[in-house]
Amino acid sequence: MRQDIHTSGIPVLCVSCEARHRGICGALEPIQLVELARASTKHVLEEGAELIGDAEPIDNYANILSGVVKLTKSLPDGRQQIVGLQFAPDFLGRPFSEESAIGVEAATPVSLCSFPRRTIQRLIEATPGLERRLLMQALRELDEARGWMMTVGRKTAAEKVASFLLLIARNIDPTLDGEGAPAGAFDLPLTRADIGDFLGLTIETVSRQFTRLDRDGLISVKGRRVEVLDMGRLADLAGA
Amino acid sequence: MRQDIHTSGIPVLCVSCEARHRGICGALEPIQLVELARASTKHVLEEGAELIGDAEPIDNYANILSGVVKLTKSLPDGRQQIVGLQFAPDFLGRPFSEESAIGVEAATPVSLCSFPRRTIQRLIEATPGLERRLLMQALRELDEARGWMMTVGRKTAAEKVASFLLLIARNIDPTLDGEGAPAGAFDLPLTRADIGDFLGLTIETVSRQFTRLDRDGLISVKGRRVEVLDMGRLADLAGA
DNA sequence: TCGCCTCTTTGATCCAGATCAAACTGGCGT
DNA sequence: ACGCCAGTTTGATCTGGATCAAAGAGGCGA
Repeated sequence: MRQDIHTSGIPVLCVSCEARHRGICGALEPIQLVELARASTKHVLEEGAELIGDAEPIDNYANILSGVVKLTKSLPDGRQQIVGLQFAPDFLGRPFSEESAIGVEAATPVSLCSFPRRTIQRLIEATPGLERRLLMQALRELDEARGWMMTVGRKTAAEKVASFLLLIARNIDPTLDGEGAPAGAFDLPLTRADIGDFLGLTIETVSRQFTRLDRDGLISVKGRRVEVLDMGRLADLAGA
Repeated sequence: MRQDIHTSGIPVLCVSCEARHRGICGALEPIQLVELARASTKHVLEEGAELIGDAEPIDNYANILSGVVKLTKSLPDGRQQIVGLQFAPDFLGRPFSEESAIGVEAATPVSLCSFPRRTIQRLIEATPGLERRLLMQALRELDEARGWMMTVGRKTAAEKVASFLLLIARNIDPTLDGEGAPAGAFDLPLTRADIGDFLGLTIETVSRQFTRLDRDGLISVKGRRVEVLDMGRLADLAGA
């Protein structure tokens, strides 16, 4: 319980945490960071672990430290749609309201920094900047959700898969975006089934599209391993 | 310019305005309401009018007083997806950030209460409750967007159209939701083309599904006019 | 090392919804 | 009243992706 010793007032737990920069903790003063850190615990979840069941009440919120979390919706007959993916340092959990019938599940091993709802609620009341951060994240997620609505509703299977690869590539290595298109390799954080559930496609169609992208030289695929060989053409295929 | 005379301190402009209850203005004190009302103007837009072009900067925000506004995304080749519908008394415009390449267009005649960005920005700084309202609306829109992702990605054409009818029916007459299922009639605020763009279907498929729902006795359709005859079966068809 | 189990790929066939093509309807301007 | 035009309906046909089926490909516990 001594994680609040100083590195110029910042808890050890937090010194190298991304949430302090791009995440919601960036809105907190060192003293508040200490308060939050004191109430926080680090968890590691294995792939497939369910964080929040459909419509369950939640008493813990968390920041993602690493890994990928999928947000899902299901129909009674088992059809499923992934309605969002969250990466570090996203904030998990929905302030001021019951969960909205969304399932939250670790897509890969995930490590979390979690804290009781009460603590965050209190900090929010005391820190306008924190609410601002939450609003910004909500707006960003809204943009993303709408972007995916377009992808799911109007793009072809090939365009969908290209768009998905772009999403992952950019989240794994944000520098990939530049003009030089240096190409990069990474492991897909999702199974073919998950990718299908994200894009509104079947496993088989996803697999076939990967094969085609590989054959056409845009990427190289081997199971989960993907190397982007031609970022430009891939982005092109994905559509604007 | 005398709209700020009192009805117990509330501007005339606002006395019967829904935004004062369910909208963002509910977070304002009478004195702030006066400030905002003084800077506000009422507009009426005809069907099809574009409020904000794709990625244009915006200097005005607004509350919807009546009518339906559609949010769209387009691909360079003309494919379009409606990524959201807004009804009174929703707040229009994106605080703290450039518009996100979304088109905003009046789907029906729309009346707006609009005010300069500057005024709202100032009120937000002064009123924590206002930012809270914005966050709540963003979270609600996020839920809706995710709900539609599921619909667009995983439901059949019949389920999609039923879901859409339910959305409209509930927004036109919120009491419809009850158990008694009293059935109600309304005019669709969208053309078949718009409905298709919302659901990820073609005009023809939308039309055929309407015909089928009519033939099966769930609704009665005549052009834009729809009467829901069996709310229960319709909700059932729409899926959970 | 083997056998099992999950994930993935590939092939053959099918079908929901797209596309192509007309005809129908209702409003609105002249 | 008429003609035009945007929106809608209906029919015939086509096809992208689903479904059905089966064979790889790792990984991992015994």
